[in-house]
Amino acid sequence: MKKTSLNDIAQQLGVSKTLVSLVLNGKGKEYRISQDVQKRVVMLAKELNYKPNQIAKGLRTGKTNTIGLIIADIANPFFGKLGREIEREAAKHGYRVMFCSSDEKAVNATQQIEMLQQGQVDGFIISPPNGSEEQIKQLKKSKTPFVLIDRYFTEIESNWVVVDNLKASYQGTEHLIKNGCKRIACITTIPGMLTMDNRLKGYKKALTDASMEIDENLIKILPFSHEITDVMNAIKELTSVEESKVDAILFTTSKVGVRGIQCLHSLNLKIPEDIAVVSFDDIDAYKISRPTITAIAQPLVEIGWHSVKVLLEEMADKRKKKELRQITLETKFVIRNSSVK
Amino acid sequence: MKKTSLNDIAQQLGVSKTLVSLVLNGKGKEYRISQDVQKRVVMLAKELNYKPNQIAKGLRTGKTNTIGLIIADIANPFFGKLGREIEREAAKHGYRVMFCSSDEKAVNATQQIEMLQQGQVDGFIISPPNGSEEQIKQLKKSKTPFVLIDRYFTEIESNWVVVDNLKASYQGTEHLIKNGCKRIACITTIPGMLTMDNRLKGYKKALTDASMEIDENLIKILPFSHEITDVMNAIKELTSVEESKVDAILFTTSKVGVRGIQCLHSLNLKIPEDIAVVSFDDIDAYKISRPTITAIAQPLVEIGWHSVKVLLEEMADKRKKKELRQITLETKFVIRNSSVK
DNA sequence: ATTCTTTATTAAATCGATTTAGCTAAATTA
DNA sequence: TAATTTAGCTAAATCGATTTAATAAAGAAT
Repeated sequence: MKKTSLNDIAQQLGVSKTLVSLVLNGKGKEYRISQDVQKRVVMLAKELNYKPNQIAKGLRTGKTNTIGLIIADIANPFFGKLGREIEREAAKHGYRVMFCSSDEKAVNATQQIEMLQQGQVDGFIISPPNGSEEQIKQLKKSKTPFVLIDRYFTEIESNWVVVDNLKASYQGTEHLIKNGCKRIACITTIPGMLTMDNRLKGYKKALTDASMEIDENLIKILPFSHEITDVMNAIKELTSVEESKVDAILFTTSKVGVRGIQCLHSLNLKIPEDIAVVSFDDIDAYKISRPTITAIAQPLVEIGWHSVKVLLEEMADKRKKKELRQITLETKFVIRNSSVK
Repeated sequence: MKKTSLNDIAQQLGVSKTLVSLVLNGKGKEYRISQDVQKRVVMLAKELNYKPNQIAKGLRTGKTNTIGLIIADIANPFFGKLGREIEREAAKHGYRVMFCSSDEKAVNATQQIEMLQQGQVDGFIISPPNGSEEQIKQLKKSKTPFVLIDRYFTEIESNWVVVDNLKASYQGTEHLIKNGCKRIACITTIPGMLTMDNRLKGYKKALTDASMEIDENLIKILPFSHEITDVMNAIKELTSVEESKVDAILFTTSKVGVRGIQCLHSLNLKIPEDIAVVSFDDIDAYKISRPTITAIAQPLVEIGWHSVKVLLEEMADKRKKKELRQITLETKFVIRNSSVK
């Protein structure tokens, strides 16, 4: 069973494919195709189960109705849930999503963007890894519509949708301070990335505002692709000296958070009695964990919604110049048992 | 900056685009294009940063180097991790992945498959929802390469990659029995789906083999799109009558598992003292939960690897008839604290 | 009777690649 | 010298749609 093409319908009816195309695209009236012929075209199309070839259509019109989504890792629940929201929102407007996991490596993201840029997608939603600045600049130069999410580059003017990481982190740290924690550590990752830098800044600012000293020994910055042993070492360092033991940890991602909590458990450190815990990203695990984990929840639905909306606007009319769309959303602080002594 | 096309290169060098195409596709020698001309073509292509338009290529060759992935929900950690493995494996062979979440609704899956089938993908990896039999049959008839994962339809001969659900479930139940549980409940979902049916069968078989009675009151089957209140109601029913209280629950998905454990916590039922727990799918949450949760881990890497491999074979040479590839993988039973009284 | 409109339709160009079939000039062989 | 081979390259068809410009036939206006 070969697929039905426009030509098949045209030949069987003895009309031109122009006519068939016009009718099936709802331009019958506009082009004054007779009712009779229109009816016959529509009926035969249905009978032969005709579906226009999207590739051919894409080549001619330059539109693919597909969005390229470049994220760190679709298996990471943050990006998984976000991906789902983007997919849902895109589908509402007739768009499909092609996703690529960059593993936070610029070389991967660059290759993926270049690949998809060759006619495969109409625009991008990108969570750009460190070092991908050049590729983003190139996207801009080539006038490909795109939105950055989760982070952006200060030196590049572009659309973006992010959350107020500094404030979120500040809230979490402030909460720990108010609950009597004196030596609060911060375990973070991906050094140099704006998002993480801001989370660290928020942590520091909260300490400073509470007239507490910032002890660089309490800040552990792990590489993106860290193993659980790296987290374990960090925690051991933070808890080795009895008189200077930390009494709280702020984890800046759920990935370090989950691993950190596993380590705390295996070191027999009680949460929150020995060490209070606050973590970014409100994942399922934090809800069923005992104790439940206090979390900084990101508004995934809103991030998805806004990023698709901005991208659609950007793609809508390529000619006219648009103002930049830079959206900062608020996180939600969910207090649970891990942080209340 | 417009994109460079084959024609641009051809015109600038004063040669035909045939020549340019041949050279850039490595057929220079075969067609005896002179070394000098070849060199000039390659150099100009690099200089103009030429990248072939994939849409045009796809139209001509009928190949898109894209795989369509239809799953229930990319935000579900099982499918998220699986998706990642599929993406990774596909990328190794030069394929990209387009994903669609069906929400276990046949109408969605059908629409998504039909959409992508119009030239957008070369083949499918599908986790088919109940009721999508007709669409799968249609795929077969149209000779579109595909593999089913996680489940399949017994009445349709097709390639598939699944796990031995009956055995996995049997193991989990047997383990609970050996640990002294007398009244073991099973909370499951998606009635009528092969995967879930087999998990239920394994549970029943383990009970029967241990000469224990199968009490239908201990089996709760929730719809796919259940809320936490549904799980709560099920658990309340299972624990309401004091003298017939259950002492263990087998959850057949991590989605019900996570919610079930939340309910147990909020009902102040101790795990495992009051109720022992075993759940399918070894998610992060089960590792950091206190107590840690005994889980039936699915071999995600292997499922991903096999499904891509089978699909690639299927796509390789459409003409020759291939034997069916039906692969059943083993799960891994991870014993933790939630099931050991 | 001639020109202008309107109706109903189509031929052909186009998107950007791949691929088949063929062509010219030089070199080699008979 | 004529016939054949080889080297080096190209014209044109093709994939399946969309879209521009054109056209034939019929009716209306002058």
